[in-house]
Amino acid sequence: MRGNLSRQTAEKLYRMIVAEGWLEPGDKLPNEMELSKELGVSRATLREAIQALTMQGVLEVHRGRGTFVSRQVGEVEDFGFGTLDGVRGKLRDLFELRAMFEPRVAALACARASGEEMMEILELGRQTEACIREGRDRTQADRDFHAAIVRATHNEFMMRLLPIIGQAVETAIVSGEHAEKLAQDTLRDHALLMEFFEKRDPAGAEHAMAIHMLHAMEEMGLEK
Amino acid sequence: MRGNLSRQTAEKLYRMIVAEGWLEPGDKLPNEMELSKELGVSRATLREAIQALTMQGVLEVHRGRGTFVSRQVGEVEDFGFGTLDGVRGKLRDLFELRAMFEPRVAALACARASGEEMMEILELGRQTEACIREGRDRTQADRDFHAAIVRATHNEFMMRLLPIIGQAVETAIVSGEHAEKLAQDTLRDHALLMEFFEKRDPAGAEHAMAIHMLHAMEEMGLEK
DNA sequence: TTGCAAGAGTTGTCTGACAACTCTTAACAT
DNA sequence: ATGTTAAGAGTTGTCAGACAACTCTTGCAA
Repeated sequence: MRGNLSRQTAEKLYRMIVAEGWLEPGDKLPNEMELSKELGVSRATLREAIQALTMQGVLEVHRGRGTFVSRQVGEVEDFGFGTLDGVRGKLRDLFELRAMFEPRVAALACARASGEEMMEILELGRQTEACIREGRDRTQADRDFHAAIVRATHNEFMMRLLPIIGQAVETAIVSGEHAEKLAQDTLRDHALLMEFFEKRDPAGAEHAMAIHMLHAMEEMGLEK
Repeated sequence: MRGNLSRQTAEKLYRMIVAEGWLEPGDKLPNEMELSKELGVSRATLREAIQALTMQGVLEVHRGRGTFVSRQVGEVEDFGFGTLDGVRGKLRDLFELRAMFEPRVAALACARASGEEMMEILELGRQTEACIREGRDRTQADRDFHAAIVRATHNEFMMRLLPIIGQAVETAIVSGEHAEKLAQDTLRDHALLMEFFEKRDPAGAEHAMAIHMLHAMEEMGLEK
């Protein structure tokens, strides 16, 4: 099994709640003593798992009263249709946001980048491609690539916002195994993107980035 | 003080790291024994705080090695909570963000809003118009209007962006002499927007909102 | 030089205890 | 009869100490 015991416990609890209909939204969980015995972990470990689920909005803890399944859980299920996750619902939201910003950001960057910045963008793009070809981990290179593009917009808020979205997407992706399929599309998309950047064609860059986003969403089974 | 001790500890740690320059991104924290003594809490409480910050992307924990400040801390800053200050000078950046955001949001909302949500949007739009006509302060009404639209996208992360966007709106409206002409444009733009919302025409709503954004930026002397 | 083992440093988990909070219920005063 | 208070049960919050598991370095031996 992967990860901490508290991590595993959180996932187990999550499955019990949302996948199987063990508890309905609004229901109260057994108290921590009983639940920890039932799950075969210590109370401390269970508490860490509960905290994680609380931060994900799955559970609500009220001191002196108990721990409850959040009413929001049901709503998340409606969207993503699915058994596997609230993660999928969140993933769709994230990509939707990303698909909104990245193409326009690419266009702006293409129009505003200084000579130096453009060179950096192209260089980082090449590095990312190299990583994919050689089968190395492209996470860092890809992040740097997108960060360089965002930086070239000279827009402070974009620079703050997009890394956050990117990071969230990343953690979501790591929890699945879509990375393999994505790599091939990414290679093609990047080539397209680089072409328009080299030509300094904002409209082209915008469309190329939009295609990149659509490919990513398609591969992950997310619908527009 | 508010909240759990672990909550407080998390916030205290957060402030020490991002606000004051106690540690740089990538630095290693003292081990849990020392740190818990230094902060005056038990190790269990400290661990809950650390876990919370880990899930926010502020810290990274590596078993057997230690706990480190994430390299992305600087970027994560103002997202979840935390007030956005020094906004005034960055009006262009904010509106640029908004100009990307709002039109697509309008389109999504138009396509996804439930009957109830659509009624709320239209009602709030009418209220805003009324405010303008009667010369009353329309800040709150306008904010509610846009908030209702964002809510109708059913996208959690868009809603999280709302407070940031809201500040831009507020600053823009408060900033004085533009208010007069802006009000007239807003009246026309809203009418256009409402027309397409009533028809449930996403493309129309998107363009109408885009026009609204362009007018606002133009009136405020912001260049694209 | 290379490989391996021991050790120090660190986070992960367990156990048991008590404090603090919430809600119910029963006793009490009016 | 009614409103108020106090006690008690149920629950989460915090603490302390111990040991397990993992990571990296250092020194020794082949």
